[in-house]
Amino acid sequence: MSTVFAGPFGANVSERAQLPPSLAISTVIFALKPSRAEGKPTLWLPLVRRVKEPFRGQWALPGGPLTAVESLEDAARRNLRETTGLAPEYLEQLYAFGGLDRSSRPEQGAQRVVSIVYWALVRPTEAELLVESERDNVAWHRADTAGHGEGGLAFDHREIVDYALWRLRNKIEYAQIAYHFLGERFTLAQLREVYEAILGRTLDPANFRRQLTATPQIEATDEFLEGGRHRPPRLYRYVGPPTPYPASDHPHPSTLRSTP
Amino acid sequence: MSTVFAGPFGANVSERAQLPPSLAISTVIFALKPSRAEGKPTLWLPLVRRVKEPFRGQWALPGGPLTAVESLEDAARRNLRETTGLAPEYLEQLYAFGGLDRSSRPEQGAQRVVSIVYWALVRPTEAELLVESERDNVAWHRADTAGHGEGGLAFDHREIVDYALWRLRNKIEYAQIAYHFLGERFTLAQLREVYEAILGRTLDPANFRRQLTATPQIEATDEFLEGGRHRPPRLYRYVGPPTPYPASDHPHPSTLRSTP
DNA sequence: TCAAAAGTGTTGAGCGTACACCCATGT
DNA sequence: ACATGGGTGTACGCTCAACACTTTTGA
Repeated sequence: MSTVFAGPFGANVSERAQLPPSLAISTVIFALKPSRAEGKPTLWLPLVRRVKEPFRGQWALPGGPLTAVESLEDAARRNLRETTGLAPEYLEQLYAFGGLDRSSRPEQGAQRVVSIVYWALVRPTEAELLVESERDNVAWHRADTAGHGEGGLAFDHREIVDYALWRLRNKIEYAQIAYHFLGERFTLAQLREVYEAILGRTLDPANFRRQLTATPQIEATDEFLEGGRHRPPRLYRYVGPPTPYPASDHPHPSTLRSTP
Repeated sequence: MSTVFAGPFGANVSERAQLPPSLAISTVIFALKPSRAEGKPTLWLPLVRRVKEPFRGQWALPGGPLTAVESLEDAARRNLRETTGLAPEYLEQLYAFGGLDRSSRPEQGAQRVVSIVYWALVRPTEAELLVESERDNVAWHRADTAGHGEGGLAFDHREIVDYALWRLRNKIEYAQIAYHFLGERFTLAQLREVYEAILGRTLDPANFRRQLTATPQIEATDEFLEGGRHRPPRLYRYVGPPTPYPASDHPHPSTLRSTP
C-alpha cells in the first residue's frame, strides 16, 4: 500500500531513500580527567554503545531525534540528560553534518540523517554524575583516541570529535572557557594544567600568572589550598558572565541587535 | 480528510504542529557595491520576495528545502542557482536556526522549520549575474538596513543577516577572505576599501600596505592600473588556496585528520 | 636545611600604530 | 607646477616569551 508511507512529498515504500532527511541532535561532551600514568589530566568524553543497526555494538556520540516542541539547544540538553544524566553548563552549537556518506554503510532503505551537533564542557564534579545504572552502554573514552583500537566510532563520529577538539583548542586561546573544566575555586596551577592539557604544550607559569591576574574576570580569594606538599597556592574564582557567549566572542545569534 | 496530510509519522491535520521539524537551507550572500552617494562601497545582499504565506510579499533570504540526494552545501548551491542564478566561490556554513518562535507568527498548522544557513561572498562580476528575468521578486538590498523601513524581513531573517554580518566582520580580521569580493587582479587601495567597508573604519594605507605585502599569498604582478587620475597603482593577485578553509583557520570538518 | 612549587622582576624581540616624508602621474 | 594618491622610513608603545630570582611551605 503506497499510502502507508505516503508523506507530504508523495514518496512510497520503494522510494524510502528519497524521504526528506530526518534531523538528529548529538553532543560532544568534554571533561578533563587525570590519567592514571601521569598526574596530568587529559580530555575524555562519554560515548554510548549502539544497540541498533547500523553500527550496532559500536560507540557513538550521545544523541537522538529532535521533537517538534523544543529548540535545538533544548533538544541537546534533554538528550544529554536522558542518555548520560549530564547537564553541562557550557553548551554550544558545533556544526550541522549532512553529507550523503555519513553512514559509510549506505544500505538500501537507510534514511538519510542530518545531525546538528553541539559541544559541551563539564566539570569533574558534574562528570561523576554520568549514569552508572546502565554503565555498560555509557562510558568515558579518551577524546583523542576513542575508537582507534576497536572498529572505530559509529557513523562519522570520529571526524566530528576531531572537529570538536579543533574548536576547543582554538576557542580556549581567545575565549574564557577553561573555567568550565574546573570547580568554583581553583589554583592558577590547576588552570594552567587545563590549558596545557588542551593545547598540548607547557606554559610558562610566571607569564601565565601575569596574564591571568590581569584578567578582570579572575578574582583572587583570600583562601589557599592547604594540604599540598609545598607552599599553599592561592585560590581564585571566575566571576565572568555565566553564559558561554561573552560579547566580544561568539554571540548567540538571538542575542544580536541590528548593527548600530 | 485526515489522510490528505498524513505523513510518515501518521500525524493528521489537527496535529500538524507535532510533525517532526522540516529542514530548509538558506544563504546570506554578500557582495560589495559602490553606493551612489559616496564612492565608498557598501555591503549588499540579494533577497527574494515571498509569494506564499507566511510573510507573503515580504523579503526573505534565498532558500528552499533539502532533498534526499544532496549534501547540505550542494543544496545551498543548487538553491542559490535556482533562486538567484548565482554560483559563489566562497560558501560556508553559518549556523543552524531552530527556535520555536522563528516564524514569530505561530499560526495554527504552521509546521516547525529548522534552517541551516550558509553564507557566501561574491565578486562584483558574479553579482551582476543576478537573475533579471523575475527582477521584481529578486533584488539587492543593503545588508545593514534591509527591511528596516518596510515591515521587516520575513521570519527571523533580519537576525540571521546580523549574525552573518558579525561573522564576516570577525572573520575578515583573521582569515583571508576579502579577496572574494574583488576580481582576480586588484590594487591594494581597492583591497583596503573592502576592509574599510566591512570593518566600518579607515585603515592607515601605509601600514595596510606593509601588512599585505608581507603576506605570502599576495603576489605583486608587473601590471599597473592605468587610467586613474594620478600615479597608477600596482596590481596584485591572490595566490592562496582556492577553498575557503586555510589550514590554520576554520577547516571543514571532513578535511580534519585525527590529532597528531 | 633542602627540595619544590608559589610568586616577582627584568629584559629583549616582534608587532601594530602613528606619522613624517618622498615618488610619480594627470591636469 | 601642483594636487593627489602611491609608496617608504622611522620611532614609540604594547604584548609576549624567556629566564633569573625571591618566598614559603612540607618533609
